[in-house]
Amino acid sequence: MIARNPSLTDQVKVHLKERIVAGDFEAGRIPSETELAADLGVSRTTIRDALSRLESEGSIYRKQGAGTFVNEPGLQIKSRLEEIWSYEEVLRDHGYAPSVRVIGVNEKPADEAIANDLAVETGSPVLVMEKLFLEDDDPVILTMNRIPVGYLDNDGRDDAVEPLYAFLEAHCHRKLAYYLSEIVPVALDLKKARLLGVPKGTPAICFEEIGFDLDNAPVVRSTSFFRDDLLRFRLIRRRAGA
Amino acid sequence: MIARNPSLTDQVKVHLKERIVAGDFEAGRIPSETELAADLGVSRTTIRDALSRLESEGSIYRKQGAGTFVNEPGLQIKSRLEEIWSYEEVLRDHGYAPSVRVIGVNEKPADEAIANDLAVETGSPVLVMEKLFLEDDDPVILTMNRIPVGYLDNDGRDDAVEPLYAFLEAHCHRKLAYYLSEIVPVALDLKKARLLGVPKGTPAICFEEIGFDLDNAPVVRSTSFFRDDLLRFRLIRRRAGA
DNA sequence: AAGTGGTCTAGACCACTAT
DNA sequence: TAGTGGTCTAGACCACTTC
Repeated sequence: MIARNPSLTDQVKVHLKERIVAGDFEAGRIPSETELAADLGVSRTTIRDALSRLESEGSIYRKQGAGTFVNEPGLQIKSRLEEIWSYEEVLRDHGYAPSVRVIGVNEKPADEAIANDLAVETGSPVLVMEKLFLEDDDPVILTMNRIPVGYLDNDGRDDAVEPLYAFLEAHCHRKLAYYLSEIVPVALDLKKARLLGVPKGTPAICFEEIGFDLDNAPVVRSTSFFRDDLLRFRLIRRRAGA
Repeated sequence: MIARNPSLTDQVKVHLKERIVAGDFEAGRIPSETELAADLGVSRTTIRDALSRLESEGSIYRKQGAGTFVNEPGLQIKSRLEEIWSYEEVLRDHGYAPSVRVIGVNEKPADEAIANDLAVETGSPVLVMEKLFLEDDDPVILTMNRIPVGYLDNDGRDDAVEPLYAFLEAHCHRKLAYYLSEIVPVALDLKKARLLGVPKGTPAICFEEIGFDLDNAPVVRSTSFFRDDLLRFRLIRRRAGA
């Protein structure tokens, strides 16, 4: 427990998470912060930072004056909505062997709404990549990513199979920082229903989102559809602070 | 800037949020942490805690070595999915004048799924409260809350109009700590569509959730439906840590 | 009364960005 | 190179739960 990077806090967090999952703590009671600090040879602050992250993930909960405890219901959440990054990972977390099929890669002029979201001129060319994520042979997720052609510094559209964040780093030299997402209920139209292998009109969740880079500039406009019977999203909702 | 409770961190957070919203910071640049600490007469740690919360809310973003900046797109999010607590507040945040109509209050035996979620015996009595939230005269949210009758220490079912967390504190002496929520796409059936004032079969988001108290015990099982055309949920998705 | 988590301080050093 | 945010320490005091 000496090397930095990953940070001490990260190491402590991973270490504690492993012990929690392994059931090391009797009756779900986690040792006091002072005790953990002494045991692991780090400051109480470092322990607290690690515990705070585990708490916000739902792995533990704390009661002032009483102690820190394992949160069984929270432990069962696999794909936390706020933390989804790569759909391959989501499917892998669900125990599936994921694969990706590229449906199409096209260049199109941006309509007004898309241009506005991406902060480019209406009508300027946008690369549209449609992909389907499958578990074994069942389609689960259908996504459409739109990237302004002007952001591409080389023509790597053959690399559409790559995860989006990797594609953006490789061909736009921009790192995705976060998505601003809207959750929309839809009835799948014929084309999308066929691609996802369900009857036309099946209810589905749709994410309409904008991806921003580290400089807070929009880089990608995504639309995604999900097979509710195969993949369901969960999250923890807490009381808002101040 | 002396009194405790609300905590110094909370006060700093609120203070900074006000200045951000008011546009006090030129070109979206927020003063350095050291500077803020000196100006407000608190330690840098306190400033950092406040900034961290504003960052997770999406109000600001930080770049190591560069500075801290206002996050315009994040500022526009009104109802952040992870922070929803009372639906009245959600509607008020959207600029509506909310009202509540109690559709029905009944006692029913718990079916197996509900009993399991609430950790009670199958068939034990559950109080079911159905409510409709309206903005002006338009229905927006339909909810159904199920509470084990055994948790009620007095018969206050006439108070169903109260927000759920207030009802639980008043009649069960339990404080809601968090919800574990599942997001489900549905097509509204005739009854629900009528209550929400939309055509039968309209796609809608449904929350299936369990509310837990401070001791991490389940206290309420809720199901909610939303008018997508009137209320749309947003959230920020970030890269998961470790 | 003892022990726990919650808040806050003051200060050190590092990693990174700007110029 | 100067200035920024990122990490970590050691220690103090408070609020709360438990016995």
